[in-house]
This record gives sequence, structure tokens and C-alpha cells, in this order.
Amino acid sequence: MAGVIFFAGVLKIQISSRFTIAVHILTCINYFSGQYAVTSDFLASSIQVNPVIIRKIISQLKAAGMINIKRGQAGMNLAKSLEQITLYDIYKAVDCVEGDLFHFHENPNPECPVGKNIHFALDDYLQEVQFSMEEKLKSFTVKDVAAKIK
Amino acid sequence: MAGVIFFAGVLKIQISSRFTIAVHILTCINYFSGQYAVTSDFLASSIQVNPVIIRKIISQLKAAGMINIKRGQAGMNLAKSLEQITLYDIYKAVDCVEGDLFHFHENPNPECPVGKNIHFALDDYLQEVQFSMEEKLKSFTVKDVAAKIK
DNA sequence: TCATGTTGTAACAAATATAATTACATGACA
DNA sequence: TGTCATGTAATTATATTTGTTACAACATGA
Repeated sequence: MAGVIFFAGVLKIQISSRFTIAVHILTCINYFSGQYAVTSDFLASSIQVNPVIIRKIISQLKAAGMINIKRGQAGMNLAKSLEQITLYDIYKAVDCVEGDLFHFHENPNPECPVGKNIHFALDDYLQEVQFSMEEKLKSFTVKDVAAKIK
Repeated sequence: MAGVIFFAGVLKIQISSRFTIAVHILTCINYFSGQYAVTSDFLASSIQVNPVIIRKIISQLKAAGMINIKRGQAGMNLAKSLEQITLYDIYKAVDCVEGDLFHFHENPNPECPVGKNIHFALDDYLQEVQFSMEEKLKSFTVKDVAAKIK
């Protein structure tokens, strides 16, 4: 991991671990299907987070059509093949970044020529940056991840 | 702004507004230099945030060698020309994303074949995604932004 | 030199988000 | 019908951002 540390204190923003947990979940379902019933408790012990966190995420993955799971019925399975699920699909499914990646200061002064136009002047560039990140996410699938585990 | 809203509630992570504020600051210094003494109070009224927030950010921009400013002395000016300052430089200067953009769940179970390898399996892809975003930030300068304001 | 104004920071408060946890209703199945 | 798993609401703990107050350090002009 690169991740140079510039200052001592202060830490900041990161995309929710829901994302990496979701990838972990899908990989586990693929890996263990047939062997074990993949339940939220089973996943919770592989991922080591609370089962309720898992259930929230699997309900999002279910809503996105990636997995099959039914209330009361133990275990879940994939609704799509791994190569059909990109990292972008998961990123959207678990809703890590709702709209804009960059947080804009809300109320620049409209009386100021800079304040009045700063949004207009920056937005296109920031959209391009976000788009570039999201396109890259589309280029990887869960199959790529699973391949590095087997 | 594009920024499609997918769900109603829940909002999440965004890169700190320190970043857009910093761009705003540099643009203002460029725009008003000569006309007015650009002080932190002046900037606070264009950006409409607390002057202390401004001072924290300008101290970061100063440390990054982008502006000249002295304690007690009213006003600041640019230490570099606008085309020498990329959005990436600012993003690093205000330290929005310290290391990894994606937050990994900390303790996957090493007893589990998936848990043991998930970090290894995902890290390279996530690094590429982050890199792709950061490279895009390098492709724009504050001059590009200022050009859309004048 | 003294008053005023600006920068530099520390300390604290308020608002918000993530993640953990408890509790319980709903449904499946033996 | 009892047990177990999913679905979800409600609460808490923790962390982070942003806002705010307070004050020290320094510059400049009267």
C-alpha cells in the first residue's frame, strides 16, 4: 500500500467499509456454496463484524439482484455469475457515494464574482475526476478478485 | 451537477470541503490581488465560512509553498503561478485523503481462506482506482478554474 | 511606544456518520 | 410446534467535520 502519511494527527474520509465487506461477502458465497450454508452468522465470522451489519449489506446486494436469499431460509447464493458483477455495481449497490464525491462548501457569497461562479467553474472538473474513478471500478469484476484467492 | 440520487435517506462520505475551499481561496487571491488586501476575513466573507477555517487551510497552502503570508501582516499572495498548481497538489496540501480512499474492514478472519486473502486480492485493484482518480486531478490546474470565472 | 488589526493555534461545542449492539417480528422447515 | 435464520427498528459508542470562542504572536501606523 502506498498511502504516504503527511501529518501526524487528523484523519479523514474514506469510502465506507460496506464496500469491501460486500466484495468479501460475494467472494465467500462463491467460495463456499455447496460446502456450507452461507448464513449471515457464517459471514460475520469470516469478516468479523456484527451479523446485523452483514444483513444490511446483503439486503442491498439482494435489491441489486446480485444474490438470492429468503427470510427464514438458511443460506444465500449468487443470482449472477461473478464476472457479471463489477466493483462499480457493488459500489452503487451499497451506496457508498450517493451523489458527488467532493463536498462543496454550501454558501459561497453571490455578491463576490468568485463566490458566484466557483461552483460553475469547478463542477465539470470534479465530475470528470469522479467519473474517472467510477469507470475504473467498472473495469474490475468480483471474478478478478476471486481468482486471486483460489 | 449530475450526481444522481439513488435512495432517499442516508448520506455518506464526501471528500472534505477543505478541498473546494482551498481552490476558492487560490482563485480569490489571483482575482483580487492588487485590488484588495486578501485577508482571511475577506476570504471568509466570499466563501461564507468561519475565518478560523480559512486560516487553517491557508496555513496548509503556505506549507505546500503555494502562497506567501506572514503573521500580523495583512493579506496574502500567490507563491506560484496558477498553471503550476494542479488540483492534485491542492488535494494533497489540504490532506483530504490521507492514505487509502477505500476503508477496509480491519479484522477479516485469518482462519478463513477468503478472510485471509481478501486484502491481498482487493488491494491492487483499489489502488488502481484511487490512482486513476488522482491522476485525473493532476490534469487540471487552478488556471483552468480561474479561466472559467473571468 | 501604544493602539489596532491580522495571523496562528489551541480548546471546546455542535452536528453528522459509521459501526456495534440489543431486541424482536417474520418466515421456513424439520 | 419448536428452532433457527432473515429483516428491521431503535439505541449507543465512536469518530470526524465544521463552527466558534479565546488568546498569543506579530506588523504597522499614529
